[in-house]
Amino acid sequence: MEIIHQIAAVPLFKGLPAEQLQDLARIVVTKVIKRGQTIFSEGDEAAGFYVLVSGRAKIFKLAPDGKEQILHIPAPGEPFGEVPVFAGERFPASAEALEDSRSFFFPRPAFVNLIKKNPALALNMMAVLARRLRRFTGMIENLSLREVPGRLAAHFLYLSDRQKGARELELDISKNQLASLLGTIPETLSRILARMGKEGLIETMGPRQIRILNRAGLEELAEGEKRLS
Amino acid sequence: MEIIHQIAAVPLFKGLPAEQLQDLARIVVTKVIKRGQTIFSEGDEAAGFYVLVSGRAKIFKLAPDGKEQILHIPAPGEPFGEVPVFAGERFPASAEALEDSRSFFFPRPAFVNLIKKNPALALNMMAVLARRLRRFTGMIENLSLREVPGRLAAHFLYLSDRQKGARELELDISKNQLASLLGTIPETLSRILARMGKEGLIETMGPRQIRILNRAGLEELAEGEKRLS
DNA sequence: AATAAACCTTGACTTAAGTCAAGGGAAGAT
DNA sequence: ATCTTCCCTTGACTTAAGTCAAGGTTTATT
Repeated sequence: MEIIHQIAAVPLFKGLPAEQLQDLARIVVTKVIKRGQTIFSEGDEAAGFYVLVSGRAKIFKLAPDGKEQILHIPAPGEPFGEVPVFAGERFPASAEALEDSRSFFFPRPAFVNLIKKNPALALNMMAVLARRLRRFTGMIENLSLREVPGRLAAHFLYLSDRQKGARELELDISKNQLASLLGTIPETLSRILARMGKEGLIETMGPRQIRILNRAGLEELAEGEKRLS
Repeated sequence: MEIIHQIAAVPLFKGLPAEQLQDLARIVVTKVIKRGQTIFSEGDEAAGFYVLVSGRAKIFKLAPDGKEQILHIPAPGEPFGEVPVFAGERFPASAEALEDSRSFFFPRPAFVNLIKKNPALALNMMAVLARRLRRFTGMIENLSLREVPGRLAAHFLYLSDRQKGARELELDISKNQLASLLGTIPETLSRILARMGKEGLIETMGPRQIRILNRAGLEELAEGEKRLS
């Protein structure tokens, strides 16, 4: 069976004995989602949770006036929509595919049973939840304590660190989506990118490519020690 | 033993057999914290996590310029500082007592062992983490998609719901702390309270008491359907 | 290839909320 | 009981970032 290898490759399921991977393979449902398609909406009853297999998706909140805040962009292999499995029954946010995607869906009751039988799985899941809390904490800090240039600088440094300190960054999402992830709007993002360019902090290479010219400057911006003039 | 009853009363430990409550009682350390005293600081290595027994505390982030964002004010019986038990080893934020307080401290290794042996405890902990994620999601939504009047209105409604729909609200924290919880500053909060008063939405009864005069109005404000003029 | 749709940028303007400053009042400390 | 500190409010001013509008560009779709 092909699926079992894909399941075994999910970090959340690392360390599970073959037998329990089989159990997972038995309960899993594969879902194919087209770009732009809604996966679930805030307030929907959740019958289970997802693991992104391939493609890209966004988890987001929508304001009545249409403004959007992206909470999370899961990488392939990452779970999403898991909160209502453990508390509250309903999704606290919405999810939509950014590209044609494939995901696993694990129905709640079967999954909870597995967790009860398997402390390693439970600890893995707690690690997932705890990491997400850490990221959300950082997001609250960004929104409340940093201005947009600082948030953007911090984001560039984060991307750079993820690509082992590379100066050439590949933006993995459109600038519209990036604005929504940083809690701002495309116009503001555009202006700040231009200012960062003028100050020699970065250079725009292509539509989704940025080169860092002055890492120390970005760090000062992110720490609030400096501001764009 | 008195302590074991206090441990049994913690929601996180609900459903645990007496024997495992004993185990918890064996590993717990009681800490007394004076008002204003730091419990832990962001970045500190975490040897375990806390449960607030009595008093009040705040979990918060501090900007270099001194601005503070409160993330969470645990009620007695609630755990805090649990993230690094499951991911990252270090506290993502700081904690300080708002009043003279007492808390339990559970050392990490012993607690993790207990979790491994006890699925009910694991599921309780996952519920704690999932609920916190839900609240943080709401906080991100507030900061990014709502203006301060909307956040304040939502907060009043939240307090009212917690006190089973009461119109007389008891603010459990100072207005300075409330401003920090809502991601604003005392001056702004003060002005908005005054405006809400002028518009007949609320009435200020005492230094920490508010009466809701127009619940529907607050709901419209919170939903962004209306704004203060 | 042509058309449509989405993406991105720049300019002019508005506005919510922050800063700075000052004063009054309540609460904790000596 | 007095003093000091913190809390809260109000006014005048500044500013970061949002809105509205328009034009150009890239990317999908027919």
